[in-house]
Amino acid sequence: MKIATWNVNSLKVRLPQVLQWLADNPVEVLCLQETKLTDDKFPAAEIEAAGFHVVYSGQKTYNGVAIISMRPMQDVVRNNPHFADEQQRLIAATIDGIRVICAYVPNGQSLESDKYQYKLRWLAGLQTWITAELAAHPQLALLGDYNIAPTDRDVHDPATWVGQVLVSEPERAALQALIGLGLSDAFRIFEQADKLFSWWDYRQMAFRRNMGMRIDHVLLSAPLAQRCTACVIDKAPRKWEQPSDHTPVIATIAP
DNA sequence: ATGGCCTCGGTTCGAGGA
Repeated sequence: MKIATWNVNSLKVRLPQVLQWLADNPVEVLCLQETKLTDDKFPAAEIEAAGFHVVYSGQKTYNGVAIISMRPMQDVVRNNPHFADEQQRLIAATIDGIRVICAYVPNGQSLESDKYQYKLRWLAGLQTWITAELAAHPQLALLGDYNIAPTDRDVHDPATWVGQVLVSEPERAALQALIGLGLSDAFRIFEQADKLFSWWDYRQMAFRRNMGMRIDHVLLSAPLAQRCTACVIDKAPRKWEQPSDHTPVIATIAP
């Protein structure tokens, strides 16, 4: 099976691209972030008409997550039971025995910002929840926009990012703590070329110049990591008209 | 030196993103 994650930066704008991408890319599961839609405005009928199941948790203007699945979903949980949060950034479902958790980690804005402290608290809460989820579900995949570049190899020009969010030591430590629970960064299971990224700023012709970051990740528990045969970033949608600034990451899991 | 783009909500700009 293939499972994927994509920060679509407004599902209202990007729904046609999501449906096109699903038609081009037969994945069993697609996790979306930054849907930016309240649940009453979520285009569930359009997604279901394309033959998928979908669950979602949204709010006005910001954030919002969803899981699109070819197979039915069970035990859907919205938000982190261990972290009270007004913002809609987490949704989980069990699909064919695999616990799939879709996450939109806060950006943090800047190291001096209250939003950065919120990001670190949010990640600590996620750590608590994932610890419990792993105990209950040995087959677990945590996919999403982490807003963290794990190492300088995941940054186009590390020198320009020193002292900024996405690369700071506490954030990277929080990501490593998650990995320390027994998860693997699916992308790094395999040999990869240098300068492969999942996000490029809209400005400065960043995509054309490949000034990007790898901040969207698929983390797999050990039983899934052992069965993972590939993890790729699909740059194609970033070249489409009116693209999201992020592009999908896809992991392949053998039966 | 600064900001450069995109989306949203709601007005003709500011907030937030990364």
